[in-house]
Amino acid sequence: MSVTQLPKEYNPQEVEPRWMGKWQDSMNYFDWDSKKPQYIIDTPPPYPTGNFHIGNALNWCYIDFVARYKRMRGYNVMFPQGWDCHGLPTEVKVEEIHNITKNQVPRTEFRQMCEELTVGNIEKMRNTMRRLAFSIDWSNEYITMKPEYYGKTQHSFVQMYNKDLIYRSDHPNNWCPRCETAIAFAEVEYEARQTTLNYFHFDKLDVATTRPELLAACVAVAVNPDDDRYNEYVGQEIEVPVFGHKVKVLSDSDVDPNFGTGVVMICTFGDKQDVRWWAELGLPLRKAIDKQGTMTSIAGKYEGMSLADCKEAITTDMKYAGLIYEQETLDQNVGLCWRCKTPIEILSERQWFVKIDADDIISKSSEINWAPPYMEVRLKNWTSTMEWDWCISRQRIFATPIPVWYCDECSEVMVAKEEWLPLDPNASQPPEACKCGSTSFSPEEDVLDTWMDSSITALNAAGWLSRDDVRMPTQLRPQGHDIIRTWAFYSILRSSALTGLRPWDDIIINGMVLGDDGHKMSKSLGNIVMPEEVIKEYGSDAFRQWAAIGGATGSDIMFRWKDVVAGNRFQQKLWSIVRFCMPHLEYFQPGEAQYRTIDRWLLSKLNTLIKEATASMDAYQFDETLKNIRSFAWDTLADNYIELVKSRLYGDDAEAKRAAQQTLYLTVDALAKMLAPFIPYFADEVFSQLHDHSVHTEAWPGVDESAIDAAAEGSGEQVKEITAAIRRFKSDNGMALNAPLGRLRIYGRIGDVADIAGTVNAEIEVMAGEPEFEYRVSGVKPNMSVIGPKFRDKAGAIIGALKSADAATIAEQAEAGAISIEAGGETITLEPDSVAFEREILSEGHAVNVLEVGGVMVVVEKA
RNA sequence: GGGCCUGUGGUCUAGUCGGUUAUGACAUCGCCUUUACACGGCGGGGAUCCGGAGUUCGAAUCUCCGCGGGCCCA
Repeated sequence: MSVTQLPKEYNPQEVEPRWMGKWQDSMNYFDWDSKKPQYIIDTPPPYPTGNFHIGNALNWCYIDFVARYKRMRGYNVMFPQGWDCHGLPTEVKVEEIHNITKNQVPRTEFRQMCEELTVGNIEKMRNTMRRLAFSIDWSNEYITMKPEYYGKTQHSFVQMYNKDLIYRSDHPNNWCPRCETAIAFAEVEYEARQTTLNYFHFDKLDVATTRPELLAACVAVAVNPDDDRYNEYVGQEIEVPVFGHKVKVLSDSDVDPNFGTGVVMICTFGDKQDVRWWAELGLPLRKAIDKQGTMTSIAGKYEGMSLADCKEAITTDMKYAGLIYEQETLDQNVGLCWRCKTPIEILSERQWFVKIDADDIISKSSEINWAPPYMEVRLKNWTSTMEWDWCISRQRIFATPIPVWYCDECSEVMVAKEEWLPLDPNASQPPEACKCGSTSFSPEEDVLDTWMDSSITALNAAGWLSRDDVRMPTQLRPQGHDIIRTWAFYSILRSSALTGLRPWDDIIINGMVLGDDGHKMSKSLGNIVMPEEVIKEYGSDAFRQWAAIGGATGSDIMFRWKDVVAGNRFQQKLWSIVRFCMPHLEYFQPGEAQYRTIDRWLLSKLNTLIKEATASMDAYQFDETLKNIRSFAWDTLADNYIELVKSRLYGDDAEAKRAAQQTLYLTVDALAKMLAPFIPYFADEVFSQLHDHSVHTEAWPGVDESAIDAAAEGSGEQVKEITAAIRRFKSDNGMALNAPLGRLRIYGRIGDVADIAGTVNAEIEVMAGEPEFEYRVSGVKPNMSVIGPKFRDKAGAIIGALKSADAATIAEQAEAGAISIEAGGETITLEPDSVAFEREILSEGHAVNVLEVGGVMVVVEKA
């Protein structure tokens, strides 16, 4: 290997762009014809906002750690990138940019504007992803707004329709009156607000309601069956105040007799409970509000008012008429549209729905390996509390068209045949006539919920509809815990419905990124940090170290600049190590070597590290893995091993030198490989000092079991400890660490002292027998893990007895084989291993210092 | 109101299928420019492990009750 003097400082701003320019996209391509085991990742398709934020970055770092690791482990990896394009935010943005509303331009033209904005945003985000060194397979990119993708969404619609899993029906549904569209439960946000509870006279009864504006939609009142106050009224008809229509008094155990007056008015629809009663009790439907949120004709004089205006007007009128007799403030959680924060209403309109089979979803989920495992509970809870089917129609434009027409003559529904897809029913007519013979059709103008696109990403990556050999299930779904109830839920549902299979073998969940102050990042708190800022300051490898080490997989983690700084320092430290090693490795060729104690010690620890790192990577424990690698490199290698072999590297013994060289070579080589998934730029920069090819084409290091040797580690540890004790001694005595010492005598079993001598700059004599000073036992330390289980409830008394006994006496008894003490009124016999002893060393007063290290006595004579 | 997670030196964190001396980082203090690194090395101080009760010979760890934080939901 060639050796030129390496720069003293590692400069990521120079190194990272250089390697980014060298790497080829083809290094990351999935090979459909490979014999290697497949590893397909169902990457999240982000919404193309143009900003790849730090939460995305955490998610993608995890994916990249896995993708790079699995490639090194011999898998044929697909790390595709998708873009979830459709959605309201883009529509809103386009309206803003062009200063129009979507209904002012033709559908196709509006869609065109949305596509143009999206293309630009995607390109911005791709750049950030490349700079962060994500090893994405760009040959498998997908863009949901393109016909080749939304065509698949339409196929999935038609297939599920043909399997009776999709239907169209009138059903109460969440509705945003501002956006004028249906929304699913997953799109409802809740916010604590205050409202007024109005008590009013309702014929012979008194009712309390927060929504007097829905009085026109009242279809019944209900009481609790066990509420004696109202038993006599159940079954009677009473008259609705103001509007005059008659409704029945019903009883249902869901009525809380302690809330309000204990009488509830049921409207169509004030809340989800109304929907339940309406369905269970077969009540009529009265629509008091329309799609724009204005009052309908049944509201009489209030017709045409907005909900808010109506509420105010009717409250005033009812007070004036003496109907409302009391008001109180009530805390309430209001359902809001996730997009515009308008309170949602429940309207019954004709919509498209996907059937939910909760048992099937839970059963498929149980086949999946969840990391961390407790996250599966969230899916189960959500799934088992679903009450309505999934509403998939939306009243928007920029989304996948529903491939359906309606016959103008007989109103028959014409669902597209698969061979006609992709299509937009607004732009084309069906190629066949209706059953009734008519060829005149009206298009379905509603479009599909965007989750219909993104819930088939696993199928898409696996080649569904585009290849004969569909590679389902895929191996991994990485995603945040905030979208378990949506993306994970819908994906499992759809994969099962369309293929009967689970979508993935494993799912790995990442937490949310919090700001430096521990709060969720938000504009109003001003704690947002963009990945680009961090890269500019410290480079992307340091950023990736934060992602790996910031917290356990699945837990929310704070973004902390100091973690990035620590990552940067680690790179600098390791760079210094490499800078030290390289001149010593000039002309070195790996081969046979006569290892010394400390070499075997390091190689044993290195192979243990490889073993542990492999296990923790397999368990997606990135923090654990990187922490172990860092502490090995910094503490074990740099602060101990390198200090111990310097004298050999600079010395004349060629064989001894060669052993150190080989040890360093193997260690640096393995470290570069293990760091490759985490800090790909740095790893290649280091690896290129030793080899002429990229570390990213290398295999993950294997464990050399023969090198893992407890005895070697024990004696190496002894050498390390003795050296550390001598250095501590020098430090305590104000001596420079390489200051010469006089003579060192070591008493005890120890082999190899040359490295110690070289490191501490002293001559060492290994002495036989006991040193010429005495030591005595000064204390007894009970060994709880022996005494506890054996003596159970007597353990406390035994400990007390041991502590008050004379230590020297106990030691004598231990020496003789059995310890006998009085405890709790009886004589107890203890094995010698039940105690440990503290010892005090007595010197004869010579000018010697005594260090005791792991059973070995080191006697230092001051120079 | 429910579910899941969580509370450990000043700050962040490991340890959580019980075993008495609680891990590491940052910060802090002292010493050291010793042929890779002062973005470094060596050493020190600093935590009754949120509070209370219980189980146990023994609890940061298990149970219950509080209090606080986060996420998801009704």
